Amino acid sequence: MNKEIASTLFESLASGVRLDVFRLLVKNAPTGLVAGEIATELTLPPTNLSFHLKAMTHAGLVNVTQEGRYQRYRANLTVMQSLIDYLTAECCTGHPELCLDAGEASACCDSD
Amino acid sequence: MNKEIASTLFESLASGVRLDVFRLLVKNAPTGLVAGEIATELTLPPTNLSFHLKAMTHAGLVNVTQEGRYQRYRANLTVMQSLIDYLTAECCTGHPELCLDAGEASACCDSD
DNA sequence: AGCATAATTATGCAAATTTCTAATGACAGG
DNA sequence: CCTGTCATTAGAAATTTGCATAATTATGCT
Repeated sequence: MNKEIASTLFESLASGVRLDVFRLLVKNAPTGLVAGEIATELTLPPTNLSFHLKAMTHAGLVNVTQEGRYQRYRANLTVMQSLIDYLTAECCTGHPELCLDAGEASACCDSD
Repeated sequence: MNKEIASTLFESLASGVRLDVFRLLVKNAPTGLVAGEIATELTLPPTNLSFHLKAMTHAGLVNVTQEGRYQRYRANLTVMQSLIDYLTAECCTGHPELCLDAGEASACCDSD
């Protein structure tokens, strides 16, 4: 995890639509959902959803696998965990005493 | 922390400039920096920096206090910690076994 | 009061993002 | 092989964001 990747992930999560998609996929982990199910659940035009799913896939926030003519999307929880670790490290850099209960932040040393 | 606030915070962190500002303020916590120092350090036009600082302040990512004619900005580490907790909770909602070592995620129950 | 400095606000414009409509590609089933 | 469904892609329109110039507010100092 570095600044550029983190920035890309933040961009992915900055949109209300994409945050909704991600949360929905987390809720449906580890099975995931096919694109049509996501569109139905969030009442989004398929073309619009595709646009956002593409961005999220590119960012690594979700994974996609083909199932016949369906595309199944799953939240990438590993990447999310890396982002959390990065944030924790950034938040504590040189100031572990300032963070509330982030005592387990083992990655507090390698910033940037 | 809820979805709207989280989304606003992600927007704040999605810009490379704003992420730089935040990281610089974390590095200089808890003293903080006055606007001019930030502008010098990141070689940003003051008017441009003001634009971003305003957004970050509005999002609650940084705090500002007046010192004479200077404005001192500080990273709001409490908010950042809340965001980390929110992410951890979202990431684990109903699926604690899926997250790597987020065992301390005490806020795993109150989503949205 | 008058002037210099720090910072923000206002305005206009370029660039990026998001959304919509239409069209295309991919697959399953009769 | 033809048709219907799922999903993406292409391109244009609308919206939002970011930045530069200029003007304004606020403060300190003499």
